[in-house]
Amino acid sequence: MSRAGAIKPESDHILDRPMGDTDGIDFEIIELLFFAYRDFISDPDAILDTSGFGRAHHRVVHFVNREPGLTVAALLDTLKITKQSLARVLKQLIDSGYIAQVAGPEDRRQRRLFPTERGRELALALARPQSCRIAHAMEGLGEGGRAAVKAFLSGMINPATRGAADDRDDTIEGQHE
Amino acid sequence: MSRAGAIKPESDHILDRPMGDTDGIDFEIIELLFFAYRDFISDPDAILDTSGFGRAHHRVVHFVNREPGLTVAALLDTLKITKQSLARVLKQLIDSGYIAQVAGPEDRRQRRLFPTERGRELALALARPQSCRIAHAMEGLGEGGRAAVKAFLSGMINPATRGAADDRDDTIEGQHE
DNA sequence: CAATTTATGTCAACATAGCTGACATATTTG
DNA sequence: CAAATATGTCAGCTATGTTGACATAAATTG
Repeated sequence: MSRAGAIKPESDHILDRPMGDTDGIDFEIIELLFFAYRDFISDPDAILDTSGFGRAHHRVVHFVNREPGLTVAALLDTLKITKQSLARVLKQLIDSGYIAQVAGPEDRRQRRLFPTERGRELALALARPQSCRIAHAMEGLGEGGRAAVKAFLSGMINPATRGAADDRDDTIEGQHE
Repeated sequence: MSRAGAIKPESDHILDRPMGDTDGIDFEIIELLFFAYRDFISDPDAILDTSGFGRAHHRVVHFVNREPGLTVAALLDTLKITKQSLARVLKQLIDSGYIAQVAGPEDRRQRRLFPTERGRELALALARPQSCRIAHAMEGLGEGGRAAVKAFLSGMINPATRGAADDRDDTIEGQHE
């Protein structure tokens, strides 16, 4: 392949050999991650297109369902976006009856977020195809293999963030940037 | 505004129990993937912020370096975006001297894309921190574990797409749609 | 050869989802 | 009461995706 010649680069330094395992870089896994995540996301995307929502809504609905009663601040910290970005999608989800706000029991400035039944259903509907895809990808693997996958994914996460997926308490707060 | 009800949900069906392994859905891995990918992307993002480029540029530079001489059509197919989206970032990369175009040797309508030395350097600089992160995440794992991770990621990818990461020849062309 | 298809480029308009900055309001705290 | 905090909101900007329409050059086909 690659008869780069024929017409020829004349004035510029053109490289025609693929970037391989030159510097001991694992391009294979880099690409696998890219494609895996893209397809992983595509399942819920297809559903969301129907409902008029987007990925941003998906994340919000997901985490609110995973941790009902979380505060706006905690959600912002998990998603690592600004309150203005969150406001847009959150408002739509509340107006459409997927998420409800309740003033905090101790601190009434807080708006604790809860899923409605509708919101729960949406979160489940979005998670289902992803779960299927994961189950399929795990099919061949034994116990050790599955543990390896989890260990790998955990190891990919920044230490500060990792708490959110590992612990399921509300030990989320240190992060700033 | 909106004293939604100091402590209690009163009028609406509010769920306050976390969405758990209800329907046999593996929420843990779903979230691990979310966080892992976000942090995985954040390394190159930080570098790109400096250069004035974005993720879109990253992908283009990556694949052009991985497969020098690919056509615009092949790149579009790999990235699964429209030519108009690609045009924007590709133009910038060409104008800045990261990528060069060469008319196809057989079919002169084609613009085959090659990295310049500068483009190669950028691609490597972006891949390096990602590779380090992967190496770190793999640390504890043995040969079997690493194989499991690759198998898992491969299994997550849609069949049609999978060729791009598995094969490394230029068998990319059949994909249509 | 003329007509069509193909590979690519480009203009214009639009949507989503991030961002910053500034300011408002309610509530808790010192 | 004054200050800090949790949240909401207005306005505008950026990056990156989309569609639709049209232009051009080269290959293919009748």
